[in-house]
Amino acid sequence: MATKKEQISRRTQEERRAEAEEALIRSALELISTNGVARTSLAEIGQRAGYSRGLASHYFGSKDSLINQLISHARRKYLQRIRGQRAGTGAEALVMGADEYVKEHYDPNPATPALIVMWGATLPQGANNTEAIAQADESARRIIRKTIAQGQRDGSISKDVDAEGFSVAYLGMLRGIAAQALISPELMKPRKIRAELKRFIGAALSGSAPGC
Amino acid sequence: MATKKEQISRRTQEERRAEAEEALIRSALELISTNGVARTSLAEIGQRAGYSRGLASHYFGSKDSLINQLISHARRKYLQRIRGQRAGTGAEALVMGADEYVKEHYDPNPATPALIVMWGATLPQGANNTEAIAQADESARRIIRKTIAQGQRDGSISKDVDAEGFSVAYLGMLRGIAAQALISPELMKPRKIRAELKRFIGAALSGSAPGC
Amino acid sequence: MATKKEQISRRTQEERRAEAEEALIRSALELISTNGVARTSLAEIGQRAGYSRGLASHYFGSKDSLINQLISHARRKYLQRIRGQRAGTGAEALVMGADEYVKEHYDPNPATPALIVMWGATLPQGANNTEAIAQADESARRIIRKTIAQGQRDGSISKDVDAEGFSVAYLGMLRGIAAQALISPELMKPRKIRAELKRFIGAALSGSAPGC
Amino acid sequence: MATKKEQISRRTQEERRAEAEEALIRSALELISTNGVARTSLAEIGQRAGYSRGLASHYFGSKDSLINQLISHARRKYLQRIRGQRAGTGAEALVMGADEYVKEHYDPNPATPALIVMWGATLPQGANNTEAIAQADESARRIIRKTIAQGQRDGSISKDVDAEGFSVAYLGMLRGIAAQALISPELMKPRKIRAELKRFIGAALSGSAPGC
DNA sequence: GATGAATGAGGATTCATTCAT
DNA sequence: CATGAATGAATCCTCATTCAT
Repeated sequence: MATKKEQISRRTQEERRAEAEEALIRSALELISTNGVARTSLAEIGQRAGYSRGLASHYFGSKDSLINQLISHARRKYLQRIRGQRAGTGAEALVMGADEYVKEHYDPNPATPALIVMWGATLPQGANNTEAIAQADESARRIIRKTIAQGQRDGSISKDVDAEGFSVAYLGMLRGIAAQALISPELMKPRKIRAELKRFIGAALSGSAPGC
Repeated sequence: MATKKEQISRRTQEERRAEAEEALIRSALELISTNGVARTSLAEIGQRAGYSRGLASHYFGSKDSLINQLISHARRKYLQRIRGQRAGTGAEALVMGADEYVKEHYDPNPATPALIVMWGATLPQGANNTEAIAQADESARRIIRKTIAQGQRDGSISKDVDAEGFSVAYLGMLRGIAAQALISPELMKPRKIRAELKRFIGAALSGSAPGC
Repeated sequence: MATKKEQISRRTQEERRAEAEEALIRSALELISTNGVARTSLAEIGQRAGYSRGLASHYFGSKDSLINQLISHARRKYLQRIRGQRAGTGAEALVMGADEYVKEHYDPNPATPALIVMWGATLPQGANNTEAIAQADESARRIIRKTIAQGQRDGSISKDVDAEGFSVAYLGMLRGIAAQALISPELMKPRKIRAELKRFIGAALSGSAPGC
Repeated sequence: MATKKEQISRRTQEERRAEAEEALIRSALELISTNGVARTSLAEIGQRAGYSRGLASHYFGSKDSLINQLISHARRKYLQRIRGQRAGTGAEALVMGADEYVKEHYDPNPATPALIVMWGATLPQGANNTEAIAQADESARRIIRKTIAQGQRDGSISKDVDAEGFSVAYLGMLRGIAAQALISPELMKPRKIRAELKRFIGAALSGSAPGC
């Protein structure tokens, strides 16, 4: 049985560690979103976080491992957010979800652009973190497919919609819009994009158009 | 004025140069699509092309400059292809264009994935080749906007469509689908995706859905 | 003056310390014999022993100091063994000693190979632990010289043998055989080697050959 | 067909390269023999050779590869020397060979001690260059075995000698003596050692002692 | 006493770039 | 024109060591 002192001390050590880890992750996300994965050095991450050059290596073992953790971290945060939102019909969920997604990219939160940047860095076949990103993508598509099934049950989504194909197109669209927002922020007018995006998705969900 | 002999000789030199340059570009695209921009070295490009380690440097001056030329090169090829296709109504052009785009990503041609990879590497704000990619994107969006205008004139596209927002969503979707195809090729079923994509875009172009 | 209770407690502390130290030494010897001195980290030693990363540092002060202690430890163990064996004539002692030495290198005991490994790491002039190894070597040679003197007194060893030269050759042979057993264990056939080694040393001790 | 100019130029380039490579190898051997493998950095090798920090990496690809080349280099040089000496009976060859070997370790040539140092660094099971050293050792033992067979044919070596066991003992002895010379140069008196070594080997080769 | 958090030096490796041939 | 020799900056990674708890 640990004495109180030991408990406190251990607690504090753990806290210190958690604090440092959080600072490192935050710093990594910021640097990655501005400089990219390849140009972000572990040393820089440590120093921007207010620690030493070696700490990020020491904690995460390797740069690859750090990136993987950042991806998981971002996915976890994303799922948390999603869960809070679930409301209304399937169609509403998808339309509003897209809207929220785009809206976020005008936030000061560095996690969102950083995820897109890591996603972009993972495109080459031989990339190191393909696995983690592939899982994150598939997990997102799975949620989309489920929401479509739900919408088709509640009547808000047309039976013409193919869940599998749609999930790829929908996810692709969100990522692709976010990417353009990173590349040419000055050209991306949030209002117009968000309005058109909602119309776009709404139309696609309500059935094979030419028929009506 | 050069003598005929000199002209011939010069011509042959120019041809050789063009040949070598093409080989280098091809080799660069292949390497980039498998290894990514950061992990592709100029020396490797030269050697894979069957030339010396120094040639890529010699011709392109710097790595940044090479990447920029690759982007321009890809854009030029893309425009050539587009121009050949333009036929039918505006709506048809957009639907078929998307279909073609996706189809290409199942080709053995390395230029297509390489462009996506370079695009992915350019997402961070401080990336080197943002300018070239931004121009390529904007140029693509301009074509999309024009096609929408045409379609709205010829009646194949609803007036509800906002050309500016649509161009971002549409281009984003194509890029995002291509990216997913790079990340998880085994999950991307071309038939389903292409069919749903056509439906998706068709629906979006034919008007604000809920109304009908 | 400590109370009885304190004494017991202190005793237990001391025992614990000794236990931990032994575990650390054992773990260090194992790691060194497989990974070498340079690639064995203090943290790994602690963790393999079932303790913390910092304990080896804490107990031994520095890596150099640990290595020195390991060398002394091995030497002490070796001397203990030697003392138990001393029996028969000087010649017998040397022949049997060599045989025992070689035999040990087929044991599962990690201390024997670890000593050879540390010895190998100490060969460069500027090595850290030259002093400790040099003392161990010289101490071994001293014993050999004494045994020769004894053998020359008891008549089992020829007067032609030069104790100083012989001690170097004999010790070198043992170390060199052990080293080969580490490098190519599959090629070292213990029976042949031990038989020939006994013959070899026996012949050398019994006098300047060509004369007889 | 190359022009004369090209030939000259290419020649000179090759010469430059060979010169640099030789300087690097020389510098590496010197540094390794004084500081050991682990403490010799590629940067230091390059700079001591009068070149840049990066050159050794650039040429040899990796430290492991450099060490392997140094071992091969040393083995090649050794074989050259051996071939020049072969003369006399088998027994003479072995006695004189040992003498030469020991004598060399009092030379200013850094290759000899460096090989012993690399050999020592290779003793741990998981060492990187075990393969190269194992081959060098086995190649040396093969020569020894052949010489014994020759000596047994020409009558200079007793039939009692077991070639396999002897080759291990003999090579071990040479390496072990050389190692002691590195560890305690001040204690190694060349004359005594060489004289005793010759007697030692001579006795061992002339037959199982006690019989005579 | 024991743990493990944090540091920072040291070194291997990669590679764009420059330059002599 | 083309080659490849040589440079040196950049960065990952390992680890002994120090120190707070």
